[in-house]
Amino acid sequence: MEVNCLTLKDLISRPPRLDFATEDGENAQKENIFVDLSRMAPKTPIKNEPIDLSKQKIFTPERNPITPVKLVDRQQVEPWTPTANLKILISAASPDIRDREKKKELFRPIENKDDVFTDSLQLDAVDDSAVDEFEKQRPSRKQKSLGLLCQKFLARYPSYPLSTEKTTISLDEVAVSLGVERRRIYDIVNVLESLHLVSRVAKNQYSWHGRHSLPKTLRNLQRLGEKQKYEEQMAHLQQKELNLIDHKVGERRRDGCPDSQDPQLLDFPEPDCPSSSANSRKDKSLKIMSQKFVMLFLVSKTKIVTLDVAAKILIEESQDMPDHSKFKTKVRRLYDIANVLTSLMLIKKVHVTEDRGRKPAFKWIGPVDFSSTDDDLVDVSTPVLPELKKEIYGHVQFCAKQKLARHSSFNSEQASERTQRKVNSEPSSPYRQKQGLGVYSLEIGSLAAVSRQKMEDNSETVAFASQNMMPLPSSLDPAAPLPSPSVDSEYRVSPLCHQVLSAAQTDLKALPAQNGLTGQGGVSLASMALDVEHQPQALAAAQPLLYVPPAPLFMLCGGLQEGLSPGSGSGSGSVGGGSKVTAAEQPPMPSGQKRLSKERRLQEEEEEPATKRQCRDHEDGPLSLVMPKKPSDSADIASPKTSENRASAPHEDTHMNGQLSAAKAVSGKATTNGFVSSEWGNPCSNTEIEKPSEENESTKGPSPLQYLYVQPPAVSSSSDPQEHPVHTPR
DNA sequence: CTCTCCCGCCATCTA
DNA sequence: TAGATGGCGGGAGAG
Repeated sequence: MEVNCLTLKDLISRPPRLDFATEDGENAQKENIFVDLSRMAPKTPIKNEPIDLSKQKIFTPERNPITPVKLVDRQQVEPWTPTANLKILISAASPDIRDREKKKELFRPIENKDDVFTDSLQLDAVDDSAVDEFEKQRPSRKQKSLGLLCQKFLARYPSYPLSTEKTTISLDEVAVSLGVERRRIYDIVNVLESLHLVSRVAKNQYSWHGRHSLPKTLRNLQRLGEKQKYEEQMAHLQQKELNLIDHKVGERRRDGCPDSQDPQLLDFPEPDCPSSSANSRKDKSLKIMSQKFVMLFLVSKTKIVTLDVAAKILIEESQDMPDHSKFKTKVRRLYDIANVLTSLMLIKKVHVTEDRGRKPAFKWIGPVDFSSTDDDLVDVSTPVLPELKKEIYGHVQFCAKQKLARHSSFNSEQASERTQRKVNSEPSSPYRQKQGLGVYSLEIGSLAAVSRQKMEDNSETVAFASQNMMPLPSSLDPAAPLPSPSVDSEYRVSPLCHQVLSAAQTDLKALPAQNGLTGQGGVSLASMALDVEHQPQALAAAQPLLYVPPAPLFMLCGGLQEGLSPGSGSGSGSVGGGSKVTAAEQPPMPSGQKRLSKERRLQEEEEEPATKRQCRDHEDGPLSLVMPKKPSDSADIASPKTSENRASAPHEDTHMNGQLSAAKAVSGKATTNGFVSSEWGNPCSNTEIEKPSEENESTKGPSPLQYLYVQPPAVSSSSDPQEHPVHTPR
């Protein structure tokens, strides 16, 4: 929680510039505070200059819209005062300064820790000197992490910007404001671009689209992934590893796994086409890797993808993997991508225990099924991945076998992209429009965004849920149960549970969100699609919390799964694919509903907020799917989810409440649950964020307070009413 | 030790 | 050619 708050603050601070714009008393105050800190630093004290600089950087938003400055420039960024500039320059020179800045940065959800923020904040407020020391002391790596950086980045922009407003992102500005090298921004932007959250408009300029089209994009990626048969590939790889490696492979995986799987499918991609030969850099592009990586999740039944498997698949060589170095490099890149995706709350880190031990993996916590409606909706038209589509449609199958990569395909894509780029860059850049205003708006938006984000993050999830909605169910269902049978003990429980829970929650959330929230904002998109399917569930869920109507769930699940894994039924997909579902899971699976119901029941029972929170934590814990050990997990799991809901509820409440408050107030638990559910995605973030709070747990009370902090954002949100949970419809 | 992943060199592309 | 992009992997922090 704290973290969130802080982050929010930080974010807010960024927008400080907003000040001018926003003056909302509330916001202003918060902002001011933050701002003060940030600004203060720069402005005031010379000595601390470096620090100041850092601070400034951090806070400073994109002031400089325009030109792209080089790294050096960035530091300069925001000169609140002339002196500040000098300071900045100086700071630029010294790394120490940077570090300081970094401290200020937010933590990434996963690893984050609040302390830092608080500390930093305090420090700032207090003394520069002191701060300096502290800061210098710890510019821990975490603070510099790409994930954190990405969060900051995202905080600057509204998740669901109004269609009208166009936000232009100046790489230089961002780099400066965030106090990082431009190179880092590229990493973030490339991943965001792969999901179409941003697009390159011109040199050094990107335009922010937000998550409006995310469902479509994901849908498309899912399709592509299916076509590529990534699932099979994953299964295959896993098997291989297992076999090769030895270990029990047989045992666990066997169930599902089919070596046999689909022979066809299986092929490895490997060498795919050397065609790739040509591959230019782009083939290796982070964007493509990112898309493929996402595809793996979307295709995976378990929604869990281990890094090594992903790396192997991404490398074409799945088979051999001879190049160890290559593999290592790929993994590094995947970490980069994963950090960004984590910041987007689309995945979260977990550990999968395998024979040999635990392996780092990531679990998809984003929307899952956009399938249903989307198809039509989304369709090809989607801007996002034209290339991929091409591939898919085009060679897909071949490629599929070849797998992955097929750069060639990508190449085509890339080409297109480039073209676009050129086009965009050149003349068009209409996007810029706004610099002046744009900036302004951005900031405001950013504030709102920020506040909302953090909160939202939680809430956002909700939003997601609402918009994307469908995914949830799919995830749930599919999850595990149905398709895959068995597998890792590790995964088993937790993942499934999570999924299920999440799904359930999601549904719930969606409904509530839609109902209450939607009304507000008009989440429209998601809601539209979702509504149809989900609402019922959601409704049911929300009300009865206790149990969900089975039918829907199953329906969803089945559908989803199918959607996800086409051939799953047959061995091909099923193989176990990437995921092995645990036996435990399976069992439940069939009765996914049951779980849900149980969970809900549990929730009801538990309802205590604290519990909820804890549960969330647990979730995180669960993240570490790893532990096979716990038998209790199942129970835990259930609780966690519930807890999530709960936990989320509080947060959201605060957030939402502002907006939604009425509804929530009324419904009390139900509302919370609903919200919670909405958050489904949040859990991760929430959990992470919350962890600290959770620890406090009793914090419930407190935590809310923290959230209160958030409210400022909320306030801002008020300014941006849409955003929050509701999210603007676009 | 392993896992993560920051950092920034430098190749490549673009204008 | 300068500047923009971004691949890549050394190496170090964190656990």
